[in-house]
Amino acid sequence: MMADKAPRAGQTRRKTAIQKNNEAKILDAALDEFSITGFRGSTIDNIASAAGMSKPNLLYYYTGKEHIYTTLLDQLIHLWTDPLEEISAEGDPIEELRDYIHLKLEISRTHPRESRLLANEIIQGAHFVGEALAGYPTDLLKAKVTIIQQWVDEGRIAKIDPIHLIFAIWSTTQHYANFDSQVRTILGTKGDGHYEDAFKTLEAIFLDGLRVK
Amino acid sequence: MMADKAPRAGQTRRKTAIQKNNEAKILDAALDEFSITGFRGSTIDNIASAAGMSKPNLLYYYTGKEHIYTTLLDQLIHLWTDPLEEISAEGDPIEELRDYIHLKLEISRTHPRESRLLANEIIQGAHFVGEALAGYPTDLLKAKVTIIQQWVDEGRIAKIDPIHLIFAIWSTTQHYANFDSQVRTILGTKGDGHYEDAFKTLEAIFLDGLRVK
Amino acid sequence: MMADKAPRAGQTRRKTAIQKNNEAKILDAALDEFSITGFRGSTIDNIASAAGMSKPNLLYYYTGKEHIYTTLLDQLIHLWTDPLEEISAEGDPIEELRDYIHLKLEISRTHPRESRLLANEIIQGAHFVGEALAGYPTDLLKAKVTIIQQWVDEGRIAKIDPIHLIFAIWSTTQHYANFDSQVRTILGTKGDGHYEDAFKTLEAIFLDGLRVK
Amino acid sequence: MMADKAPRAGQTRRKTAIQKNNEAKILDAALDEFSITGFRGSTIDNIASAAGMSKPNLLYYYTGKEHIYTTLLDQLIHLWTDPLEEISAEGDPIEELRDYIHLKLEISRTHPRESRLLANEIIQGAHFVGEALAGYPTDLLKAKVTIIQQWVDEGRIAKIDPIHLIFAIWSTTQHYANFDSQVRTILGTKGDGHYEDAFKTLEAIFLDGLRVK
DNA sequence: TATGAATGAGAATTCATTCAT
DNA sequence: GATGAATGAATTCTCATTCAT
Repeated sequence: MMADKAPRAGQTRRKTAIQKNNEAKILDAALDEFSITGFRGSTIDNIASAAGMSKPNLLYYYTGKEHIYTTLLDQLIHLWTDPLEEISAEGDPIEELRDYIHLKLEISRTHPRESRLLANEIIQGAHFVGEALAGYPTDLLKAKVTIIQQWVDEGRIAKIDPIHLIFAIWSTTQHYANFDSQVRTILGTKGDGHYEDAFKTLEAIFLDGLRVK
Repeated sequence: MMADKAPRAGQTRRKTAIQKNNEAKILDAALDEFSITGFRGSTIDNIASAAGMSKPNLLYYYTGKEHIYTTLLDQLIHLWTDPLEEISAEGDPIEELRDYIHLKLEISRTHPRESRLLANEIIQGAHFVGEALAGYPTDLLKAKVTIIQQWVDEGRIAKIDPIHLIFAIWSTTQHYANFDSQVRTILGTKGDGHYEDAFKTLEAIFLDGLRVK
Repeated sequence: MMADKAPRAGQTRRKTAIQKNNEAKILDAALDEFSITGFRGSTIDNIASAAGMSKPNLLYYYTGKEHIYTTLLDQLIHLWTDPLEEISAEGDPIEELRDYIHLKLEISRTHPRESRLLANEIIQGAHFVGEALAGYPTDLLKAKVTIIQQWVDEGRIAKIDPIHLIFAIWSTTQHYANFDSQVRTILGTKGDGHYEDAFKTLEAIFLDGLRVK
Repeated sequence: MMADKAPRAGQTRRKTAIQKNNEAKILDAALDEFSITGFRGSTIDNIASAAGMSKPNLLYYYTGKEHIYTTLLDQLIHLWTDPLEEISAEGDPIEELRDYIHLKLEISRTHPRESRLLANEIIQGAHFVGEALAGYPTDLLKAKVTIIQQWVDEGRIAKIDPIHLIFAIWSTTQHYANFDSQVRTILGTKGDGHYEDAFKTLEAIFLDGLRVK
């Protein structure tokens, strides 16, 4: 009668190959589902069958719907923070910001589902992601805002509010992932070739603006 | 001699005061609900009680959840098209675009719920809004793209791709409505005073860019 | 503050022309509905709109769904008893029975909805029609059974069980009304021309049987 | 690796004993219910509790009310076609038809619920049974009509219209199942002893008619 | 590990009926 | 007489989760 606790994802016990594989399949299927239909609109049934396993088996790995969801959100944060970390006070401000825009756009191109998942979560009030964003990400953001503000103060970039600049970069780059369906409808495109045009335009706008000198 | 069918909102029959009032209350409550939890995550129960009436009474005015939702979406489109219509080929390009940014940002400030509703809908694949966006809005967008392209060709604004410029304006301005909860958390603000800072920064970026000349 | 009781159909107060007309329209619409979908499957809504009036107005004339239904059933019984009454002990047995078959078949042809209504009611256990059939109709049936038994005893018709003969006549003649949809599908017919063939065959069978003498 | 979809009755996957048992219990309870109250008048609630299981568990086996109903109808058709198949061109016409009457009456005695279910369905317009009756049963009926017509043409049975003869056999034999409640009220009987009297009378009528030679 | 079986708590919608005018 | 408005009580079906094996 040994207590035979389930290996619940996230626990420290060493995982077998099957466990790792199944957890990955579940997260992948869940990302598909959650990123499109949101938390409330998604069903464990769909996720389980998309992951190719039974519902009880899925619940053997994750305690419930919320567990899967928050696991995804946790794994997501670094997609948000990684590009931000790249902004260096030592570099050339314009180069740094251009690179940041490019990195963010690349994330949108390569990880659209994650971006949509987060967008869904935040639009709906950020009930689950709240604490995950509270610690390090917030500190990181503050640090980078300070750097940008420094650049502004030193006259190395135009006089803008750093946080609103960051909002602008976030929104413009994530737009291509979040509103993918609309973008594709308007552009009539299928692949991701439009990301190059997008970057050229964003680069032009952010660096030099619309006004002709 | 008329049959006693429910007055089903949207029908041509003249509406009584009670009808108008109740339909308005329902739509308002539904906007609250849908804009936060999305279509699937919202319940008629919540909407009805928020509107201060019983569920069956709500269904006396609208045939079902979808009816309320699509009614809201239909009434929404003009918030999206109205500012676009203002862009005039005759005006000064820079003025026109600055005004457009300002108008869009004002819409976000005054109608955040509507913006979020649409964002939710589009992120989730635009299943209901599809046809509503198909006709006039698409034609309107094409017309404005043509105008902007003309400005580019005439060298009156920088060489950018008009459609990606419009995407950038949409995303940056709607960001303040769609991701309101995140914006407020980061800014630590309650009212809508931050919209002014937002506009200044967006104006600076879009018109002159970050690079110092 | 005079008690202004509704004129509830069936009450003795003299009826106005409007009352009579509306009650007739209601019963006609209800017969359409009940005879096809049965009591439980029918809705007051459908009946009201088929009768061209509002639901509350319909309920002004009849206290409820059951009231309409039982009113119809009550008015129906005579379609069942009238032909039976025609069977006369004085007549020629064969003539009497042929006439009865013919009369019953005519009722099916001219009143198919009523026949179906009753069939529905009896198949479903005759919960409402029970008492209506208890008194006079039962006595009448017994009387006619006695007459037929007399004919059998006198050797004027073949040795059959009168009640089963009557069942046979009922079932064969009502079949054309009750299972109208199936009959028409099989015969591929639209009008009521097939009733003549039906009568010829029934006459042949009931009077002389299949065996060739 | 298989998804955990419900075993939905009718699918090809091999069934467990529990499945078979539960599906049988459901169908039996549903037959009780549907045969008396018809499709619209029956509730899943009643069927589930009569089958001794919860509503969701019932819906684990059948996708919905209609699924149960059509499953019953499908399983029913053979009760209708089997006796018809027995009619053989090679046999003695009178014997064949007497046997057919007897078989049909036996079906009514042993399967009254099935007969009533079909009657209910056809009276109400045969919305679900339509296609089930379209193929083989129709062809079978035509074949038998041809055989009977041949007998008529050869002078081996009386000159009757075969299809109306079949209608007469159907209606008289099914009457005892369909209108069971009325039959029992009139006869004041409980068991099924009256089926013997019924057969004697039907045999007498169909074979030799009422007229005394 | 994995799945078949089961269920309580919802959620959308329908419907007979009542109320107020 | 007639109708607009309102609702409680079903009724069908969904879904996260649990149980047993």
